[in-house]
Amino acid sequence: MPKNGNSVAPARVRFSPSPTGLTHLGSARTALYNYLFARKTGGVFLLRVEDTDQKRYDPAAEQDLISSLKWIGLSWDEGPDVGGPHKPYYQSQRKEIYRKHAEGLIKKGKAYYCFCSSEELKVVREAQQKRHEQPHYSGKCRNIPVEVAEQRVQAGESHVVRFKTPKKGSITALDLLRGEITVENSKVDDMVLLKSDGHAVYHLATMVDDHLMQITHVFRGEEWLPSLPLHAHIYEAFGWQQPVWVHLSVFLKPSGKGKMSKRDTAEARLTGKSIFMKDLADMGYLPEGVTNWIALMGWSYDDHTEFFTMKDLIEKFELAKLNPSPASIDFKKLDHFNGLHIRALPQKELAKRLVPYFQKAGYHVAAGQLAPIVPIIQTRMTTLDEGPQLAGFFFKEEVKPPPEMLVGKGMTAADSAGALIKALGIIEVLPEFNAASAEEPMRAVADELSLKAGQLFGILRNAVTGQEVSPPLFESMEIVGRDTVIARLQEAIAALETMGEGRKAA
RNA sequence: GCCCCCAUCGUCUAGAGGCCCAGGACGUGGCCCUUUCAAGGCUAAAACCGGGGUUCGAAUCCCCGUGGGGGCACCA
Repeated sequence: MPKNGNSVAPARVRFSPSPTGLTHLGSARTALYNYLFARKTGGVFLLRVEDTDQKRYDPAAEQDLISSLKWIGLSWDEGPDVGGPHKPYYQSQRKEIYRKHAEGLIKKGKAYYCFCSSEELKVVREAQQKRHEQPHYSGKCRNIPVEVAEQRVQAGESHVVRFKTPKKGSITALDLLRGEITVENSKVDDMVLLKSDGHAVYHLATMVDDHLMQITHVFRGEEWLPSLPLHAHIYEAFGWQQPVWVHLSVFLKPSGKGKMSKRDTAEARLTGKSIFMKDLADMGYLPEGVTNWIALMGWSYDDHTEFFTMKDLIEKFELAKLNPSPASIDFKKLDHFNGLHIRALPQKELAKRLVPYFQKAGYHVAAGQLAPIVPIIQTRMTTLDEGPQLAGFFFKEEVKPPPEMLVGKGMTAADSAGALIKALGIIEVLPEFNAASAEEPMRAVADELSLKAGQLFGILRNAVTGQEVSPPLFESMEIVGRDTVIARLQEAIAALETMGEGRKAA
């Protein structure tokens, strides 16, 4: 058994999800680690679709899976869409392979036909639960002579194939993060390998595929840890060498108590957070930010850097720094990483990525129009959908702030209108109009009127942008352009004047 | 009920017997910068689950307890 988890030998790893729902954080992280390890070692990363449960398989989920993995920047060398030497990569199309392997096990006396019905099994299970026993197969069909069993199968009797777990002794399996895990064989159940519909169950299909596809390292969720002993037995029964097992801890909900439930997930979505990749993309998170974030939930790199691009991750990733303890999801940290990656984006690229979010908000702009505003909003966003909130006013015909908003702090409407008139007069005659040329004269206006710069600038900001919070005033005015600034100031003055005299701002 | 796993600031984590009266990051408070909001800089508070061992010495090793998580299907 290979013991060195950090072997530099090229690894063959796989991500093999069962497409039954939207791709979430946990799956994405498992896929990511697989990918990183493959790229790090110069090995192969393959994608395999575990669709042996016909009832739960959902083609839409498979679409979501592919797009989610691609979104975070993963690519695979073998898989359903790209083919490869071990195709097919859909388990449903590998039915025959599993059947043959199951029969091989029967011939070796390591598996057997079982004719117990689901109803029968259910009754037994319930009785066991009542007696506070761990539910397990009774063993009723375990010792039916093979010839007899085969006759019944030939006769068309409904059956499954079960693994024949040794009843005595114990088995020790090795998990890379936890070391040896030893379990009494009496605790390992005779699990079904082949269902009555002829499809293999995970325990058979995955072991067979991983072996056939020469998988060297298996990264999977911790929920598989309890069946690791079974899997070790199956490998032994076949006489195969086991891969290096790496069980990744689960993600807990933000409180740290328990894993995300359906209700938690729904609640998170309401507040602009989600564990689904698709939602995160819609909400304006960058794939780079999400990737950086999930990479660090269960893995660390100890030189105190936390900002990683995919390239960095491939370079730095190592098995030895994987952490077996469960981590709770912290969306605040996602915001932090997302902000970091937004700021790290080249301006042209950021403009391009902002386009869909502006369009979704109703501003039909192209990247070229966004280019000049990117520099003044780049440090002000944590998600891309904040772009339009912050800079939508650049593309509005009219901003129409409510008149109360135009009254300066501690000033009357008349004072405010007066200040605006004065400012307007200067703006109209400035030889050049840009951020640098407008600021000093405006400060002078404030001085002259014995106002604080902030008082005047506040009124100007509200008049020009229609927002209390905006990118820097003078840069914004420059981009908006002198004509529009003048028009908006005139509208503001008119609005203030109709407000009447002497009314103070609230 | 049975089996398995995990356990350092609120959260993510560093720490593989002395380098630790425990370091970093997020978040939180304060200060600086500042026309708003951010970003940035500085700074503060904040943790080794409990009890027994082992050892000259334990956050680090062992045992027990407690807490948390996972599993116990003809689902994966």
